[in-house]
Amino acid sequence: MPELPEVETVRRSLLPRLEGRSIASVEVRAPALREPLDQDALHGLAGHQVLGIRRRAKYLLIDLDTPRTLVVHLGMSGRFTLVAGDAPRAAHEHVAFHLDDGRRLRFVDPRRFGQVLVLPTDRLEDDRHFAHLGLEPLGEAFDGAALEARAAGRRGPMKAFLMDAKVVVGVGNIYVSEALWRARVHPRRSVARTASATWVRLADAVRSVLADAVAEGGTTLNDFTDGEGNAGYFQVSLRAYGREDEPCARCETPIRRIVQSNRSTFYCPRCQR
DNA sequence: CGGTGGACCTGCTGGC
DNA sequence: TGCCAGCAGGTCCACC
Repeated sequence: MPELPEVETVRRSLLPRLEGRSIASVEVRAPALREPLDQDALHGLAGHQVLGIRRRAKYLLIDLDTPRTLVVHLGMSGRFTLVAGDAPRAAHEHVAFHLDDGRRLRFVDPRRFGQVLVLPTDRLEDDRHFAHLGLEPLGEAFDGAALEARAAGRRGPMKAFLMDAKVVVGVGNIYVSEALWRARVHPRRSVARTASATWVRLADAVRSVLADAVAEGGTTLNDFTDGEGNAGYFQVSLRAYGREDEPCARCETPIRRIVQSNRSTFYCPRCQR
């Protein structure tokens, strides 16, 4: 479900509702997600107040009035939403934070690829989850030259390169197809020997597609919602992903689906080279 | 070191 | 109707 725009959408929707709220109690109902849940650390957040919410890559960082940060990753199927305190417990509701205003912030994740961690705030960058992450695509340091520099000496297809979180974070399987479509670059184009002008187009495309998707509240293909349960709208703007056999919006050639690294890729065989 | 392919987990859909 | 294969938005790790 969640790539950078969806995670940012959750962040923006939760921030005004959570800022200043305190966690009254925490329920942990599963022993593990991708990793074992640290029950003691999670229960230890009770009594603390939310100071802010940041995002790094696809991680939500919830800062509290304690030297620890609550870190949430939605994986493939995670949802992090506010509900009424007495709302019935959802299937796969693995962690629930009861707030001082009576509402409940819950983490639901059927596939359990997500993460709920408690980490020391002043050492987040050194934590193994963050230490090797690449550039933020909406940050100032991200541009064609930065991509080109990171591509030096590398090989392999462009799709895999743009999805490599050690290069640039936040770009998942939907938005990589969209960015390649915008940049008119074939997903199998080799990273090696790519011209500077192409890197500039790619960086611009990554940035613009992510920014546009954030502005539309993310992509709701199935069941993604923000922290208040609202669906996103960017799915109507998708030009490649999920559009196999539909005409390309530029040249009307049918969009093609291929498989790379066991994941679907969608592209226009005529205008992406 | 870098690239590739499989593993992790559950649920839904479409074809037979 | 029932069953099964295939697919799904992410990340990590073993293996070349």
